[in-house]
Amino acid sequence: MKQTLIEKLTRALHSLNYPEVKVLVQPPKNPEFGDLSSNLAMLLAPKLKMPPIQIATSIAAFLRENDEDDFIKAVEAVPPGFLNFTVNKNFYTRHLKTILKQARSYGRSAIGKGKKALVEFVSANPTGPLTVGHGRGAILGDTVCNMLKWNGYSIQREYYFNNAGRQMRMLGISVYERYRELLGEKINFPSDGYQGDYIQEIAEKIHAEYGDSLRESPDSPVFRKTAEASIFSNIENSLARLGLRFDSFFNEQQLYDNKAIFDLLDILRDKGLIYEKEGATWFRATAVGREADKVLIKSTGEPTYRLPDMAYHISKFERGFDLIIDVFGADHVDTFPDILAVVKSLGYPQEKMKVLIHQFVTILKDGEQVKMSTRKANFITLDQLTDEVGADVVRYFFIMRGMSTHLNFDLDLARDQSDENPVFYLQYAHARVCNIIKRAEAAGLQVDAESDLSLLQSDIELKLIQRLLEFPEVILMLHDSMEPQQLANYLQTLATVFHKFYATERVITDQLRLTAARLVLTEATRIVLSNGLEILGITAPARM
RNA sequence: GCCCCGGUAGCUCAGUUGGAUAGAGCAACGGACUUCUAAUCCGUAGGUCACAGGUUCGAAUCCUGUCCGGGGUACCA
Repeated sequence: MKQTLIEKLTRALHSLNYPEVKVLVQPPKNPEFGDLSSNLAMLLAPKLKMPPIQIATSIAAFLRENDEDDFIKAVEAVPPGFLNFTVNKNFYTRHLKTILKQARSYGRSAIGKGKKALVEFVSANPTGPLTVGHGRGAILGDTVCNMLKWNGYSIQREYYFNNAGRQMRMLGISVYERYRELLGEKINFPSDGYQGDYIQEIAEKIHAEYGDSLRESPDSPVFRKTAEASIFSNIENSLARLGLRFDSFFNEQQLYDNKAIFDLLDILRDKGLIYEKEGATWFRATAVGREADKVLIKSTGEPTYRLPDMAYHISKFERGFDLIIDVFGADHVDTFPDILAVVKSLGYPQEKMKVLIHQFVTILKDGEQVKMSTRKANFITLDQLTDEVGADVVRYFFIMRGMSTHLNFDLDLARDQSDENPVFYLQYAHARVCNIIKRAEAAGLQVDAESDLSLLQSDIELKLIQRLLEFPEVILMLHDSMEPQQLANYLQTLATVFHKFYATERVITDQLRLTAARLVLTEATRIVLSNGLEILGITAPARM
């Protein structure tokens, strides 16, 4: 609908010999101003050196005379220079049919057709259960994948992790100490060891299997390996409960094995971006616009996380993706500019890479903020959250806020007020819709796309249709913004309009033709709600 | 110190990329079930869009500065 008008306006500009500008069309907030509105006369004014109202008037006149398909019912030029359009009602009803025809694919765009996207998210090392912080990244990443899929992309979901290095050594030691404790020995638990109960459980498992045979073997790989396997399966399970499944797990180790990190060092050295200082190997980040140089290899000979991280991102480019997306939390904001700098200086098309950063989740429990740390284990796990409020609510809460705002998650509120929860509002709208259709079918009425839709004339009906027709535009918008919460907001307003429609008009009446038309409208609503919920990864119940 | 994110109704947050009279939900108050599901709907009340300048036809939105909150600034990840 919007697109139709944009095309018309563009043609008008051309015919009137006006310069090209970005034509923007929006539904005005105030219904008095019609269905759609454009500000382009005001954008043209400085270029043409003419008063905007005069330009608007001539565009309006042109459109009145050149509207072959009778799309525009009325067009007005209003000071200071807005163009307000009223769209012919039969245009709405005509398009309602296409929703039924396209059904489950209604809303899809082809903008990413034939393109491959790699989305990296979660990427938590297997040192403990996923926290709510990981959860936000997980749901955000997964939803972004769905959004891209609806825009035609083929998607690869990737989880990057490191099961070597200091963190994992500490994990092994922590398990070993708990194991010795089980053997009745006095232990000196490391101050920076992992203190969660899950360490205890892993130690018990090892004790059950190995008895006391590992008493004097602090370096036995059993501790670390058992912990890693146990924690990783726990992580995968937490993710699966929320409907997440990854296509690939990329282990940092392979960048050592295939020498990728050393190759990268050579290339950077050739470019003069590497130097040695105080026994360490440094990246000359200041030469590519960064504030400070960074250590890539410590004086101990061990690489920092930065080096494999860089090599990893180069592998993403080498694997031939058209779009590369990283999702991570605000605590990692400082890592990606270095990566971008490297990617850029090696000549890779950095514009293919997008970084989505989400701010922290703060959990309020019993009115108090829970400060979270994996090591100290005073966190709320993602599993606990899922237990308390369910997968749908978890998913919805994590994407209903913009990723750049700090998310306040009041546990007690989420639990106590679950009846007032916005996700139920959405799902309830869907269930209502389904129930109406079920009722109709029970009465022998089928949804028929060829019904006389011109009978849909009331304000609320037209408003509902208008909303439904916006859905494809929303999908496209998501492609540009990558903000899932825009979809959540759209679905909320759609649900509101439907609930209002439900409260004002009856669908099933003894007027057969009107009933048929309203059934089409109802079915179209079901389609859009169901498609939208699918993108959000939330179930669309037929009854509640 | 420097960098990133935020500051909008009592609370949690939207605000379609600069548009016309700033919007929801919760909390408060008052209405609507003999109806296709009241997990809903209708109404009342609630605002110096942190503050001060600037840009222009027009600013919550853009630029500068200040204040407040969070994060980062490691030879941790």
